[in-house]
Amino acid sequence: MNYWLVKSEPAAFSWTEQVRNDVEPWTGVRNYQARNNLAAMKCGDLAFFYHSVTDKQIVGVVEIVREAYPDPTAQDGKWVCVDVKARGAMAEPITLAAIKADPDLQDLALLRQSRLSVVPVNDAQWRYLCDLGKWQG
DNA sequence: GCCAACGTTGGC
DNA sequence: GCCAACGTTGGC
Repeated sequence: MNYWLVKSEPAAFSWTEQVRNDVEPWTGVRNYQARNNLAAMKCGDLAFFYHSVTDKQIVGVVEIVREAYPDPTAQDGKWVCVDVKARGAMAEPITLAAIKADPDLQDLALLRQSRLSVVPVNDAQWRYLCDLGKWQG
């Protein structure tokens, strides 16, 4: 099982909407590296849900419930999306500031490739962040 | 509003 | 194939 982190601007699509809709197609990715990450996702993989721009914190966890298929919002068929299901909110959201200040998190892809909207998270990082956010899996 | 860090486009 | 110009993302 693999772990990921996906980003969304709350103004475009927020965690509140994810919870309300429960299962949601993760569309709109138009970057090849991010697309490759989407394509590598398997059913049962988990991903942190990060609010970019205005909120700048990890607010919840989603589960991949449908693997990569053509993104219906792309006309040319070159892009893919996955379906994700809400698995619960962080009891304590993890702010970007806290991540940046933590020596153990300096290798997070979120920091190293700040513009990439779908990034992998390794096992150790996943456990560490779940602990920080007091997420009850 | 600005800027850094990319990614993409197009001229050569 | 190189590189300058341009566009976008996302933090500050």
